[in-house]
Amino acid sequence: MVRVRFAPSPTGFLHIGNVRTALFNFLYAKKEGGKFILRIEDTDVERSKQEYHDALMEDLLWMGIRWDEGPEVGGAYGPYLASERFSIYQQYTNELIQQGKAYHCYVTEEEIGEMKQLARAEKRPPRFDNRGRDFTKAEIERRKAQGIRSTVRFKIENPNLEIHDLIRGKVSFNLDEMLGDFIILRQDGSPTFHLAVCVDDGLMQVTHVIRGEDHLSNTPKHILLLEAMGFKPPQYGHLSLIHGEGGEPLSKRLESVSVREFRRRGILPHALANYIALLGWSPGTNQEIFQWEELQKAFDLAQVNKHASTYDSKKLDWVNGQHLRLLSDEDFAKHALAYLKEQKVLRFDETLVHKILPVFKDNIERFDQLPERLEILRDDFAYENKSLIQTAEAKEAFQAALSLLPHLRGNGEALFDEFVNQLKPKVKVKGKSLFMPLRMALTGKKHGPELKRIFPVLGLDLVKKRLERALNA
RNA sequence: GUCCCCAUCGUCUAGCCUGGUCAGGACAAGAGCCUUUCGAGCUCUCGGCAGGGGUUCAAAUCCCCUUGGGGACGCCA
Repeated sequence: MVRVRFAPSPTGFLHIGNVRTALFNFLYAKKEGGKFILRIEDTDVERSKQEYHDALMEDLLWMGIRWDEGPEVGGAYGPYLASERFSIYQQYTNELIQQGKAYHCYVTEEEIGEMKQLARAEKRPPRFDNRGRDFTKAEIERRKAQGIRSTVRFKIENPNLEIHDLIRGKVSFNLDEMLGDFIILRQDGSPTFHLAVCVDDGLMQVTHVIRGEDHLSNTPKHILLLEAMGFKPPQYGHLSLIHGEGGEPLSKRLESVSVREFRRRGILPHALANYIALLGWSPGTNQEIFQWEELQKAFDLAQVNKHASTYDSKKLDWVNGQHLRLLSDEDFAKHALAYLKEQKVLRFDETLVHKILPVFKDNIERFDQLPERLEILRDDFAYENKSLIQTAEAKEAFQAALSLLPHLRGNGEALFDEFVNQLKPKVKVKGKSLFMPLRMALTGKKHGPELKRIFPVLGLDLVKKRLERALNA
């Protein structure tokens, strides 16, 4: 049984990079019929915030990424918050110490700082030199007396390690050069990320770890730690990183690529997922637009590529537009209305808005373009070009239109056809010089959706009001 | 600095493993068609194997070097 997990730390909002990791884990679990676990890695009590914790779950759910085990839903391997598992980490640490695989280390931060500076100056790798291993009893007593408190370090004994990465293939490390004994328990007794992640992955029987490439060089640590604690290490796959539009690496501070920002801009969750999946993964065919269920079937870890990619908002917008067009009129209206309400930008009668919304379906790429378009519902809109409706010909046309309004019987788009057919013989102007003034009188804008679609939605009463208003403008 | 990863149009990518099809698609850009408007849609154009060495009859594909980019080197995750 495949068991994967997404283990974010609640220290910022989810952005395109994090959420892709979550998505790939989720998709992989779905594809393999496995379980997707959400685990909150809040070992850094200082920086972890409840606000981020809540936000991250909300964002995941909004995306359609649901976890089989984790906070709220529970599961057989809980608790799923690292902060509630401190005693477990303590227990594993004690065992490692008893077995001589870890030790209390009384080296101070100042000493380590000096050591690394020196190493750098001498062009040696700045790794911990394991000096804490060999302190005599007397030395330790002396340091304790000075008030120095110990950390617990895990002993690195292996000079080399080779892993088989699910995405990168064979990767070998020269541990002698890069890795010294590392801290698993801080002075204050709290676990470091390395300890927590290994104990949790081990205990939760995680089979595949799909994470960002920034963890690639942590992998030897994790494998060694896992093995020392008697766990069989999972298989690892490291996803290359995503860069922002300017080519800069993504950080937690980049609000412009946060899930919340996309939501605010009116991107459909499944369109976002579709776009993000395409960043680093390809189906191997020319298909680019995937419905949510389709994506779950098509995803394949073997087709994930190794190189970093750059986020492109234009393509995201395009993907979103494609998803909008795939929606039925009713679904489009439903989603759009929900968006307008959620973002608190619904300024007109809900029934009327609901009726007119489908008119824009083929026109927009994002929902945040809607409020501006909906301005045509405003009765006191300003005319984008007033001179268009002030000519004698225009006024004559409006008069004629008004006079035939009461005789119209049609419905839907046929209503407009009927209107046009009756209007044409009564006026001198035709073509553009008839329709532009009409559009201006009815919507206040030079451009917009087709009049035959707007006309029936406005209804004869509103059309009448607007023609009368144009006449007096 | 040390270790590790990566490298195809401006961007996302297919092709690479198992050398041989004008290096294919998409976004963007430009042009046109269509639509009595804009957009959407349709058609076309522009544009790329980072560089250098090998191996081979043949290299985007295999090997090496260089260059460039990224990551790690935390009592952050």
